[in-house]
Amino acid sequence: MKRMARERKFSTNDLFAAVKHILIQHGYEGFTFSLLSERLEVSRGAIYKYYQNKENLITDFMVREMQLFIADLQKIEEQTGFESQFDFLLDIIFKKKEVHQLIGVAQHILASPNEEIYENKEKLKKIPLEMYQSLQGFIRLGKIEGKVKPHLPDSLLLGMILQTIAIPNHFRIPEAEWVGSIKEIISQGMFTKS
Amino acid sequence: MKRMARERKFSTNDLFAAVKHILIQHGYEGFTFSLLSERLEVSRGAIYKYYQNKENLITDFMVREMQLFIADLQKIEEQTGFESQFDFLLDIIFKKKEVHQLIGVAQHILASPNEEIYENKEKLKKIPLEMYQSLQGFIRLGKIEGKVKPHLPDSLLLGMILQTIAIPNHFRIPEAEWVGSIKEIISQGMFTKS
DNA sequence: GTTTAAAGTGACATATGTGTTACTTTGGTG
DNA sequence: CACCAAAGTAACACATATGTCACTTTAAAC
Repeated sequence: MKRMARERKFSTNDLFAAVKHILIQHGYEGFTFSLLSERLEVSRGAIYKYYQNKENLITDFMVREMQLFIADLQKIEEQTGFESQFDFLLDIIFKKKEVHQLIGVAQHILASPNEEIYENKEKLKKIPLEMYQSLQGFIRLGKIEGKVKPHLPDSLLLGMILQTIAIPNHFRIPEAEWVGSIKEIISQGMFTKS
Repeated sequence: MKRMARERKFSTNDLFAAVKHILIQHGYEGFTFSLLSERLEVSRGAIYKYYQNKENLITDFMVREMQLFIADLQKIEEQTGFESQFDFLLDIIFKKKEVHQLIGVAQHILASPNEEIYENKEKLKKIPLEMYQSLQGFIRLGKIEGKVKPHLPDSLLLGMILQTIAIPNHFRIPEAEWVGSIKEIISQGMFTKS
């Protein structure tokens, strides 16, 4: 029989939650194992038992996090009709605001010339395409139902919707009014009907 | 009479151009005096003759760069009529793509608790407001001419337009079609007329 | 209670960045 | 051509991050 070891002081979930917190607070370049071990309340060395370097840890985290987000996005298919899918998408984007920052981290990793994490970089590269594919049904439905202008590129329609999360709300307009106005501009534009 | 000194190896413009390049390539946390001196082909020490630390250098650069951008934006007033101002604004945003990244750097600085650069931080804080003000005439004109929906918040209208620069063009759609489609969505929306 | 192996620690060598300072270079002035 | 002040250099002390390793702790298995 195998002998069990002592209890772990942090679970994999604890680890990834801490990684997420530090990436959002300090960004990719500000991420250190010191900050991470401090947050997990363990010694720095303990983390090396699981990950040999920060590149592998961060890219593993990013791949996992993005896949979780894509899984959330795919629930859009449970919504019937284009308009309720549209509302669902906007709501989920604003519920998961932090994802936008993490996408910035991912772009940073892809821009770095690190060869050690070639495999994870390849996985990260595929994420935008996967996001695009998981929402392609939504756009196609809109075009089939005759609700979305057919000549606009799918990737721009999706990019435009996803990017709205990053618009800074300097004047603290209430979330409901803010999201409502965004939905109106995206769907009907900011110009009056001519 | 004052005695002149030896020739400088780099001008202030050279310095700021190098700062810009490194900030865009490496971000705020990745910015180092080593990288900077390497790019300027001088020793690290030489830079300390002009700036005692990187925070002051970067915030000085940011303030200057943002003011230059705002000066460009204000040329919008030379355009007559809301629609030509709208076209002018979109064109200038896409011509100055790098400004978007620099705004990210500015937000990073404002989030840091550094007290040494209090004065520059105050100046940076005012930038979004100044940008808002320099374009308020444009939005007001659109509403007066009856071309822009009056119930939409000015800050959202501007934020939405400025944010379009960050939409990733993964499928390399030609710039002209891309910008044209963005203008259409912003003005008329992505839905067909009902 | 002894054994065992995974979990965790703390110190070390190494690397990189910072800010300072004594020194050298340069080129116009007198 | 000697002076001298600004420009630039290179080395130093210091700080922080990295990755490794011998060592200690822990708790289940026996």
